[in-house]
Amino acid sequence: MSERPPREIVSRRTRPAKPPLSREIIVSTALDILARDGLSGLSLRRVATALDTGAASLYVYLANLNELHALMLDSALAAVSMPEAQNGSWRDRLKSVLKAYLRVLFERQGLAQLALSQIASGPNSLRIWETLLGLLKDGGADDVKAAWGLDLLTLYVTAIAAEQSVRRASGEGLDRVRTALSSISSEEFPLVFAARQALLSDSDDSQAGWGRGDWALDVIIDGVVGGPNPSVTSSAPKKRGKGHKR
Amino acid sequence: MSERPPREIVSRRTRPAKPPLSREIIVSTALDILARDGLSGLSLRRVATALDTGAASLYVYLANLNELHALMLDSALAAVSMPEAQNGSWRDRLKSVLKAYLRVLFERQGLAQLALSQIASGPNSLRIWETLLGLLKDGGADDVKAAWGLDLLTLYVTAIAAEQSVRRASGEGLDRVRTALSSISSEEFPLVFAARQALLSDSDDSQAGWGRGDWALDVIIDGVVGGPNPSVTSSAPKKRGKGHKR
DNA sequence: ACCTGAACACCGTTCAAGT
DNA sequence: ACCTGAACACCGTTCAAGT
Repeated sequence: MSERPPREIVSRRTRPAKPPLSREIIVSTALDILARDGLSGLSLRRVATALDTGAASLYVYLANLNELHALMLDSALAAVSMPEAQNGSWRDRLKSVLKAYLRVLFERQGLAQLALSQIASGPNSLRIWETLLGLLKDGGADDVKAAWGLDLLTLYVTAIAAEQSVRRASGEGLDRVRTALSSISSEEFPLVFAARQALLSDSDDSQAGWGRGDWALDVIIDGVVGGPNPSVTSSAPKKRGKGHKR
Repeated sequence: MSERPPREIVSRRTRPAKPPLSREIIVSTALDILARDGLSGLSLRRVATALDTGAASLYVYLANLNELHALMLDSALAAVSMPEAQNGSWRDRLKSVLKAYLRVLFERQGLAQLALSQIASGPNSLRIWETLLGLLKDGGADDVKAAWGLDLLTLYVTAIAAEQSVRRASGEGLDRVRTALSSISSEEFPLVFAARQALLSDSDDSQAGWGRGDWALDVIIDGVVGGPNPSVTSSAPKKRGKGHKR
C-alpha cells in the first residue's frame, strides 16, 4: 500500500498546454527578444527558452539562425506603412515611405544590422519595392534609374539606421569619436578641426537622425530623378525653381 | 649517474623565442586571419593560437574584442592612398579617394562590416577625413555641407562594401533574392517584375560593384556641392558643363 | 609587468532516442 | 512528424597563480 508515495497531483494549468511551435511564433518571439535585448541578446537558445523548449526543436521550422534573421526582418517590415494613394507629391510620398522604413529599422534595436546583411526579399520587402519603384517613375525616372534609385535609397536608409543603432547599442563607438575629435591638433588636421562641430552633430540629432537625413534624401532623390542623361528637371532639393530646361 | 635520463637537448630554434606580444603584432595577425577566413573566422582565441599563446594574454594589450576591431580597421585604412596633389579636378580626386577607400574595404573579407559598426576614428581615418573635406571645399561646399557630405559619402561607400561582402561571405543572401525575384508574379508586383533585370544587375557587376557605384557617387557629390541653397553649379554627374555661375 | 591554464557562462548545430 | 537531452566544437572574458 504505502509502497509508493501517493501520486502527486498537479493541475495541468500549472504548465498549460504549450501552444504548438510554428514559424510565426518563433519569429514573433525572436522579435520580442530583439526589442528587449538587442541583437547581441538574441540567440536560438534564448528564443527556445522563451518558448519553453530546447534549441534543437527550432530546427524543425528553421534551417538555421540566418533564416530566422531573414524572417524577422520581413516580418518587421510589415509595419512600414504605405502612403495613401494621393497624398501630396510623388516626392513627399517617396520620402514618407523611406522615413517609415527608417523608423521601423530604428525602433527595434539591431534590426538595421539584420537588414544590412540580408537584403530583405520577403513579401513585405517586395511590397515596399513596388511602391518605391512606382513613386520614382512618377518622378520621371526611367526603368533603370528607378531600379538603381531603389537600391541606393534603401541602402542609404538602412546604413543610416545601422550606423546609429550600432552606436546606441555599443555605446563606446560614439565616445571614441568624440574623444578622437576633441584631441585633434588644429595643425595636423586643420579642416577636421574646423569641422568637428558639424561632424559631431551628425549623430546628435538623436531621435531619428533626421534633419541631416532629410537633406540627404533630397540629394539622392534629385540625383536619381534628374541625372546623367539630359532629361527631366535636375533641380536641387527644396526649391531651386529655375531650371526646368526640358 | 643514470638516475635521470640524459637531458634531452633541444635547439631553441625549434620553438624560437617568441617575438614579444604587442598591439601591432596582434592587429596584423588578426588582419591576416580576417583575410584568410573572413569575419566569422576571426576570434580572439584564434588570434592567440596563431601567436602561440592563450586568449587571456591578449587582454594585456586590448580591452576587448571591440577594441581589436577598431584597431584592425584603422590599420587597414593606412592602405587608402591619397591622390597626388594636383592630379585632375577636385571631383576626380575626390572619387579616386573614395574608390581607394572602397577597394580597401572590399579586398578584405569582413572589413566593411567592421567599418559599419565602428566609425573609424583612428589616425588613418582622420587623414582620410582631412583629405575629403579639403576636396569637397575645393568643389565649393561650405563647412557644414562638407561635413555632411563627408559623412554621407563614407557611409555610402561603406554600406556598398558591406552589403556586397556580406553576400560574398554568406552566399545565400543573393540566391535568396534571385529566387524571390524569379518567382514573382507580374500581376502582384508589376513594377518589380519589370525591373528585375536591373535590380539583379546591382550586385552583378562583380569586381568592385562599380558602374552603378560610379553613378551613385556622382549623384551624391552633385547633391553635396550644389544643393538646397542657391549657389554653385547644380549640374548632373558626367558632364553638364554649362553653369559655373560663381 | 607580463603571461598562463583553468574556469565561467555562453554560442549554433547535430544526432540518437523518445512519443 | 514532432520534440527532446545530451553532446560537439566553439565563443569572450575573468581570475588566481606563476615568472
